[in-house]
Amino acid sequence: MDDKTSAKYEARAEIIKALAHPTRLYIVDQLSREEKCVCELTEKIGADMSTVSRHLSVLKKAGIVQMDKRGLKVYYQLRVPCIMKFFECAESVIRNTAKEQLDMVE
Amino acid sequence: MDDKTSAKYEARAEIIKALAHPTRLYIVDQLSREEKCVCELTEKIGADMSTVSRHLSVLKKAGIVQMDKRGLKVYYQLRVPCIMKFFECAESVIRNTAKEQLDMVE
DNA sequence: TTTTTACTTGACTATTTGGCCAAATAGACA
DNA sequence: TGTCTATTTGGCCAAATAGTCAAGTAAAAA
Repeated sequence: MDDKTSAKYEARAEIIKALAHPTRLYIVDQLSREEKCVCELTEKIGADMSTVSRHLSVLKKAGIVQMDKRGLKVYYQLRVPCIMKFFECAESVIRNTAKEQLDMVE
Repeated sequence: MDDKTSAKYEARAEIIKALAHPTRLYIVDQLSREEKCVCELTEKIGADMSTVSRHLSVLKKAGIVQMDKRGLKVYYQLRVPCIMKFFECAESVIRNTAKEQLDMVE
């Protein structure tokens, strides 16, 4: 693989890596409904706020979310709506695998 | 987050994690064209065959590819065509970010 | 039957990631 | 001004991941 080609896949992997964590997937799902502040996400997730903040910075660095500070609170918004297609596809992999396993048993 | 909800995001994350590596993205891209044996992939990628085999087993475990042994060779095939949408979306994140950075400079 | 080919797996090391606590920062408000 | 509130960041440890070499397996060829 030449340098240009591998750079292409590295760039893609950076974005996918940013999504590759259950908490971050949950955050993206929440933000796909409407923007949320760190405090709201922290409460829903039930982890340390520092942990949630770290996850948000991973998503931000990848260009998936953007932030907007208003007063004391920082609101995060989804920047790329097509991200939701990832979920649908992941679901179809899960269903596919489950169906195959069922077929093997029956 | 309750157990059922977090199980849902964990299952999704497993699949996305399996894709979150440049070599594995390249493999998926190659397999989206046609099935390939480990030897062909190894040659294209230019890594140790054991490394390529490990990547393939990650993809297989996640249900993204399936294998078919014929003679001495093992052929891997993409099991879920919608995976390609991941790429398109990742590309759009990249373009989006690049455009924004340009706007800031101009 | 032995050897070769194509691949997988075990054992090991190096690196990255995730989580928590505590300290730092930045804006709002008394 | 000081202090409260929301958030980020540094330091640290544990766990997961990626890569390599060497050993193991299974089917084909000699």
